[in-house]
Amino acid sequence: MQGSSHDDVRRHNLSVVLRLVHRSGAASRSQLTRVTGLNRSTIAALVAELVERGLVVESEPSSTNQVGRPSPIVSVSEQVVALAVNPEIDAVTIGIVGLDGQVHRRVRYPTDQSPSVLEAVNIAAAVIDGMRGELEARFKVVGIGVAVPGLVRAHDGLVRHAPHLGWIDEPLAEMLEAATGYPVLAANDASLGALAERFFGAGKGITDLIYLNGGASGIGGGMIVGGAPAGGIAGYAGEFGHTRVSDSERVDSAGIRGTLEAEVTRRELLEVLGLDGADTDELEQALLASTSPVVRAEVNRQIDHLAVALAGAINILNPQLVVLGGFLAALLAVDADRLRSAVAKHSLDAAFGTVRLSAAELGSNLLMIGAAELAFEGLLDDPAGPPAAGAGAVSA
Amino acid sequence: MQGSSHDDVRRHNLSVVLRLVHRSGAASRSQLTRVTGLNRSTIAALVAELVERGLVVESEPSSTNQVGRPSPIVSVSEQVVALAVNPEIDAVTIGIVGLDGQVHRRVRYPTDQSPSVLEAVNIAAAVIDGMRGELEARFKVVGIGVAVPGLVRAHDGLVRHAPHLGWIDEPLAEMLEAATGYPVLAANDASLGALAERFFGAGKGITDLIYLNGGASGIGGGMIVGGAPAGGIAGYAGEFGHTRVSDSERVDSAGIRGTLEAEVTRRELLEVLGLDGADTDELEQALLASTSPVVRAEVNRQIDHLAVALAGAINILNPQLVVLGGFLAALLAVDADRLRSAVAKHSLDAAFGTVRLSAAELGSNLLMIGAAELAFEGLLDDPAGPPAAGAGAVSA
DNA sequence: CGTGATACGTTGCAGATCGCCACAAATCGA
DNA sequence: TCGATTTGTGGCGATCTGCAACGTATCACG
Repeated sequence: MQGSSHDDVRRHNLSVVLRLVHRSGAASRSQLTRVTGLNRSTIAALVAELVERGLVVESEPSSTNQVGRPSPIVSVSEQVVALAVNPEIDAVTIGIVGLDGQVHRRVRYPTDQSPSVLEAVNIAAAVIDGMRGELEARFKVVGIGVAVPGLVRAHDGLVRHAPHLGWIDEPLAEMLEAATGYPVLAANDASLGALAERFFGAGKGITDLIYLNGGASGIGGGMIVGGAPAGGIAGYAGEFGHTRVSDSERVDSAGIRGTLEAEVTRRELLEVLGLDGADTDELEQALLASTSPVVRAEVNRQIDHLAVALAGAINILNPQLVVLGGFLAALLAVDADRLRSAVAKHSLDAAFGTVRLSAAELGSNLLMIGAAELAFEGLLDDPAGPPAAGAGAVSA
Repeated sequence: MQGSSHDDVRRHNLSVVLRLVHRSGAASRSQLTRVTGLNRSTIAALVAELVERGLVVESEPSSTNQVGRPSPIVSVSEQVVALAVNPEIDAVTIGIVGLDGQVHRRVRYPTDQSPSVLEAVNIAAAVIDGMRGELEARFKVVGIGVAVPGLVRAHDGLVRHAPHLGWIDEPLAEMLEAATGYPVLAANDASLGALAERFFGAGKGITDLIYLNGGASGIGGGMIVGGAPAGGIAGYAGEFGHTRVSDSERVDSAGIRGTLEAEVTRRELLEVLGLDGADTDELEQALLASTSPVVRAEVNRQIDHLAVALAGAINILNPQLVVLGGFLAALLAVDADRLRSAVAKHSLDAAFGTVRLSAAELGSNLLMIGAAELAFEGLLDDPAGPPAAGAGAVSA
């Protein structure tokens, strides 16, 4: 319940303009006036301040075949970047992501075994140190966003529980902040995936969506509710994988019986295909190519269970879009009709009638973009706030 | 993506102040300055404008044993009211609800059979016409809020499907608006229940909560996500009753198998108790008094199924609070421990650890308050907007 | 009962931001 | 080349909030 004053207006308007060019890409000043409803002169002043701060760039109007004086194009500065970090079972991935959503660089550092928190932090810090020259010369770094495959407490980046990494109550954000000097934010990987798909992938402009990702280690998810990422009271929201879908005795990674994650697994798909290891694309190709009735039966079984979980979430959340990533997208690709009709069977007509199912679009850059988005959030909220300093700026 | 200007600042600040006295009750001007962070002089001006518009009243400072000049108490005007309408299977209830959340009057108009839309509208309009003298003399009416037991399309108040009333695609809001001359908004009853409990009941000040209500005709629900009521893309969100909780063949009112609403019913509780009809309080008393093992077994069965649905919702939404209303509150009262431990078994530790289960507090006024809240929303968003006119003001 | 301390209301003024308006500039089409 | 159209630019006015100084009501203490 905060009152607002003039500086808040300015802050808000700067934020709106920067968000627009961040999310919708380059736009002319006249487009900005139309979308924001602000006055031409106001937009001019706002853009000038953003240019001043090095956040956006104005460039020559492109030749649109329109009458009237051409309007300069406003686009995001290529210098402003965030660092993205994603620890996994077998690697730590670090990326440099521009404010325009472009992934400038991505380094995957493989590990022999699942890294401890300290190892993950050290790897990330070392890779970032290696990039430091480039970062300081070419970029302004806003901060670091970390996508963690587990439950992360929102406000301080404490990893409550990352089962597949074996992390429990680890102060990841704090450690990485101390090791690099950059401000660090962390969140659940699937929640960030939802964010990324929402702004840069299948869910552009959509205010209510559910994202479910199927990975080697289980099923996670995230949601956008009413235009805002829904994290719940502590940032643990989106755990669709532990939704009950059957009365069976199968147990998931959290020890809960009959859940989506217990019934719908990547491992079992690989087994019936006789594959040992395969990335998501290969898995999808193999599933599409297979004519084996055994494979088909397993796919059907998993689709039917997935449908129950999706229908439940659709009934509760009434989303506009359900985005499926990882091997769940493969299931959709193999038999979208079966999935759709199974979802229809378990959901209310009205809610089902307003929803679309679709596959994720961002592929391997998904988590880099999502994690960077997390780091950009502060800047987007208050472009005139603490300057997006050069490397090594923020104190511990 | 709207820009804001100075009138927006004023609007916002008026809105903040009015919301504060609406939700937290009377407050001194000095309290308002502290909570809003605004300047003393600004609060003085804002309150003066709200007084001018007849929305709030300033009264003599109460004798708080504090040094310093006493600060006038700002409270909501008793004249500002909304009308609440709630059509049910066997009655239409109409109420006058003050901006302070107080229910000034409630009229329950019983019907022989489930009313058609036209009947419900006529009854409501007739009752309101009956009150007209009083309304015009004593009150300023903001509008009408309708709590509908079914799916309601948010933006125009079209009742998509109210199964128990047998309504399909009925333009309820439009009809009632034409019949009464007041602006009408409609929404799902359980969603409004969530809203009411959040502001005036068990969920005061909580930003993430789930509300489930068990009624004679089924189970509905609503949620507050990140501080805002979550309606989904079309206002159909919150249908927890159709969550799958078992593989059984039982079918719910929407024809879906094995759902919460199919397994957990008020009717079956009454049956094992040997009761014919009973209101919620009587049902709870009878359950608490009963020592029959048959009753106990049925209660346990329902609790266990309820727990599955709650756990699923908790995993997905990570709420701070789950509020149970109607006969679900009775189940909680009979064996809270069993429900809690069953929920724990099906949910993630981290999400379960942050959630509380509690019974609804508002009882029979719940839907009146919720529906009124819906009608107040426009005024709270923009206190300086179109005047909360006396009766008969707003054109059709 | 009077005095000082404290907290708050009140008033006038300054600062900041946005909208409006008039004019200039750039483009298209004839 | 000229008019129509669209947009940038710069000055002006309106509005709202914050600030500071002063007035006022209460409490505590002697």
